[in-house]
Amino acid sequence: MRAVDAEEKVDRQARILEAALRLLSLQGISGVSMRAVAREAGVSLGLVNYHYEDKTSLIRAALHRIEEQDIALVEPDLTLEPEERLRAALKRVADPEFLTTEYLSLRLQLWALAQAHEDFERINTAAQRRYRAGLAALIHAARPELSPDECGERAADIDVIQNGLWLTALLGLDRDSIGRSVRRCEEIALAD
Amino acid sequence: MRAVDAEEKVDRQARILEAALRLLSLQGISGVSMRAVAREAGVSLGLVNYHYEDKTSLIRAALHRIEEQDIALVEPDLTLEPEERLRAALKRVADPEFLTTEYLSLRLQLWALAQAHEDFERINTAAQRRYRAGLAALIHAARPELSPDECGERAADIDVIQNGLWLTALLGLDRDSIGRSVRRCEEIALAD
DNA sequence: GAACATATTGAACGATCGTTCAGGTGCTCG
DNA sequence: CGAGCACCTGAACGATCGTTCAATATGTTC
Repeated sequence: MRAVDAEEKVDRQARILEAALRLLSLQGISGVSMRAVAREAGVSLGLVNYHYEDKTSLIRAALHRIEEQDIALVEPDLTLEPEERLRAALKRVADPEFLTTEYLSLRLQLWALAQAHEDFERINTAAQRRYRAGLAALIHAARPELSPDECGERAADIDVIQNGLWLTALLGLDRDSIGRSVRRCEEIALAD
Repeated sequence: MRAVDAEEKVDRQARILEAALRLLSLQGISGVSMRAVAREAGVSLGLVNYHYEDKTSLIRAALHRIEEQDIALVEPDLTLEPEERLRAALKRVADPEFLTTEYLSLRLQLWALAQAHEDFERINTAAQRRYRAGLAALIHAARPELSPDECGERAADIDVIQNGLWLTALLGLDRDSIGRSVRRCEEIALAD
């Protein structure tokens, strides 16, 4: 029992962050109050303010966590050949593991927050830039003959479709059109 | 002066709704309090609750207003031939008149609200369904030889790209990739 | 002009919000 | 042992929230 107890108790800061993410995903920003986060994490109200200076820095930490998940999507899988590596990354966005309501809803809330709060917008813009750069790098590795500009263009076009794909998946799942969109991304990326 | 005064005074209900939309677009749902709406509309707090039973019904009215703008995008322009009518509708989404930050941000807030509130989700789903049906009808008129199912598929694929296009435009304007995306939508819609 | 419905105001209510703070627990180190 | 430190608690504060309501203004009807 000691092990379980310890496991449940350690790293309350992480549990607070996860509680904030859970609430943000399920109820939107209106559902994220310091008290609600404390309740969801099973800690006292004071502890939330102890680990996070104020509410803004708690939200900021949550947004950085979402950013990490985003960037992981274009992390190169070095066990594969460049072309397969790119295909794998493009398929990953439609992977059920990533296409969960919780993750998509989090992204949406992040975007909505970025509109209202300049500080959050910077975080979002930086994340998007890193994502596109990762995608362009994958394309360049698979099609070395393409100019960096051309790779950037293709990455931007794919980004548009993927954003739409995520949004569509969230608003009303349509498996078939998601599959077709993934295939369209592959065509754009790998065209000769 | 009487005319101006009258113009400014009449239909305070409409001015309240517009104030709510403006705040929702600029500051997100956290910025929409009954008091803030009253201040923005230049009326008293009590009047907001007089015209809208409670906050939820005010937000609901705002969402219905956004829905109207959406549907207008696929309203057939009967002065044009079917194919041009479809092209015009597809170009309309990238029209600067619609691609304003205010309108796009409103859509985003609508989507975010739909995630958190079942009531708002229904409004959003209905709007999306109407939009896709309108798009499919435009495609069918331009390509009568296509089956209704095929038209629906194409409309769904275009919807994915347009959602991504709107989102991308909002997060960081990239005129070139928007232009390419519009062209891609035309190709999908009009392929033989 | 009296009666009436409609429109409009701002004060007031209890609830909840973010933040602060004095205090309490458990641990380490000299 | 006790001083020091990091972690944690819940009460309390003032601000703001959504909602209600009595009072007033405005316009229409008989």
